[in-house]
Amino acid sequence: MRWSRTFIPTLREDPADAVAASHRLLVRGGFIRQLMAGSYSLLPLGMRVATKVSGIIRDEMNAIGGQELLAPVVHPAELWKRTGRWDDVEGIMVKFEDRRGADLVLALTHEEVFAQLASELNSYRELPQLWYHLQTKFRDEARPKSGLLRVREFIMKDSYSLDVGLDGLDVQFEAHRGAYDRVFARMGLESIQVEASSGNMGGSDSVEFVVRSDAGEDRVALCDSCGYAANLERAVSATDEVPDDPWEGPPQPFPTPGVRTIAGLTVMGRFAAARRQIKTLAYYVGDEFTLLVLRGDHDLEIQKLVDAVAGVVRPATEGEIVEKLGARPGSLGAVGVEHPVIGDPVLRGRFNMVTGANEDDVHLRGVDVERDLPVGRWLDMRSVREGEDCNTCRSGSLSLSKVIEVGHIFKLGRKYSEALGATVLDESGRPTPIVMGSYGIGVGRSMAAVVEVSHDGKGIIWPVSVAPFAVVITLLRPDNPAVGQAGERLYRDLNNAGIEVLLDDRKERPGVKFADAELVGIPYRLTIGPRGIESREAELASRDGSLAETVPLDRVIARLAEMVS
RNA sequence: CGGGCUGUGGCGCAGCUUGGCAGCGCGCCUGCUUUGGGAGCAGGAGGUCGUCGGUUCGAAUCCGACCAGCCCGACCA
Repeated sequence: MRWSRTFIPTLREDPADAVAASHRLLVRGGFIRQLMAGSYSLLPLGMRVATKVSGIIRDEMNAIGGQELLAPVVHPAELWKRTGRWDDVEGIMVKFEDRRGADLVLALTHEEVFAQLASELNSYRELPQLWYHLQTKFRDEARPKSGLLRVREFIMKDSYSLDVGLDGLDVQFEAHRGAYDRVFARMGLESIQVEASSGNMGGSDSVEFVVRSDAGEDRVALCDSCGYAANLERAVSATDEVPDDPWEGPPQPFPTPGVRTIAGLTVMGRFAAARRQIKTLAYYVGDEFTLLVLRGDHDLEIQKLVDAVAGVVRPATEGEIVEKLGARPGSLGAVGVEHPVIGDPVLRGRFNMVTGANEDDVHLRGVDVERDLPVGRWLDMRSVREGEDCNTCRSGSLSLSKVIEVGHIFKLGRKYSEALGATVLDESGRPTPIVMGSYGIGVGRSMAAVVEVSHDGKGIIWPVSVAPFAVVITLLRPDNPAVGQAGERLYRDLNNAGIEVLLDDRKERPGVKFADAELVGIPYRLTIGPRGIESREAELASRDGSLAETVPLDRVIARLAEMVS
């Protein structure tokens, strides 16, 4: 394509509202434009990159037996009511009516539709199947941010595996694991697989594919020794032993005027160190007022709780706490309460601990966890901290990283097929619900992740695999006949050789062209100007700085062909 | 959803405190000169000042409501 005829609205200055590097550079480089919060148009360059990403995904999906189709983005509410998600995902689902008053929704994802399609299968002999599409999703996120990293409308590749049994699911799950590894590697991303929460998708195993970046919103724990990797929503660490001092007799109240925090209590003395305190949090789990007890220096990882209990989880308000316990937050404890208590297992066996007395300005010491707290359920629900020992290998320590989630694979099981009647007859002639898996890759988010990990002060540095063009020909004096003719000939020959090329034929000064080429991030730049044309040479430079050489014009095509392949 | 901030030409911003002709830089158009790292000179086009209402002789400016966007947090199939 010719730059002069292509819509590439680059900006000299950074857009005011962009913070993340990918957001800033994709807007400034003329790849995307915002329409409203969390929704972007892909301009020609952005579309070319998205097409490259989609192409890699299709390639690898087809390689594991995927069949591409396309399911609608507007669904009847009925479908979502049948699986229960009409109510479960209240809030981020856009609902509306058609002219007859029928309830419709915009698809957040497509488990329902694919399960519905799968109900046409009749026999185990037709399985396994692997279906996928690249389709728009709309999620009315409360807070879209960071350009393409967190949007409301986006294109996702989602695939759905259909099997007779769990063994088949395992095979397809592992096939996806490999395909995803290859997809991200081909895009130039170093992806890491981490154990993840399945959220309200339902199902058992789930693995996230993440890329390290400070622009990311998820946090993961990584072991420096054995390779253990997990999202903080699920991560576990080895517990450090805390020796308790002996204590005889029942818990003893003591005055703590004005103390409202764990840290505030520690000044009372060694016996009240944070590790010797019991942190008591008041939550509603479903309709039940519930106390959560953790070690004083630990934090609640709420997703672990959400994953382990039924119903909605929310913190109790101060008013509810005072009504139920008779004290305000800061003096709460679970000793002798009649409410349900969930305890973090690190507290098991601990004694002579300090906790609130459910009376303002009073705490208890000498608390023996298993003797004094009516813990009805032990549940790991604490958040892993930087530097804690790995629970898997016991020799490494965990570090925490911020990451961008670019892919997620789930073993769904039979939830959707049962709800929607997607059954086949098994070998013995009995109907059995199809076992499903679902697997997603965000196209735009992957693009943004590439930019996050591959840019410099001048702009984006695309890998050839997803670059909008492999080469840009920068004509320094397009009006100079020798330069113009040489440029046109190279442009034609590169196109004929199947190398994607952008010809910068604009009547701009050299500085503008160089700066734009670097901003847009095309991997190779071929510079043709009056200086080199006399000796029939062009300059070839790579955007990443690894190459800068002079090439005779008649060698250019061959040289680029070997670079780009 | 809670807290903070911002809406003025395509982009970045000033003007608002103290009401009185709507400005600056970049970009854009025309001409001349220039041309290997974001050119110079001259001329020019382009704005319901987010929306609605109020106060006032007069509102970008003061008051109110609403809308939109950004940031922090909560949330995130």
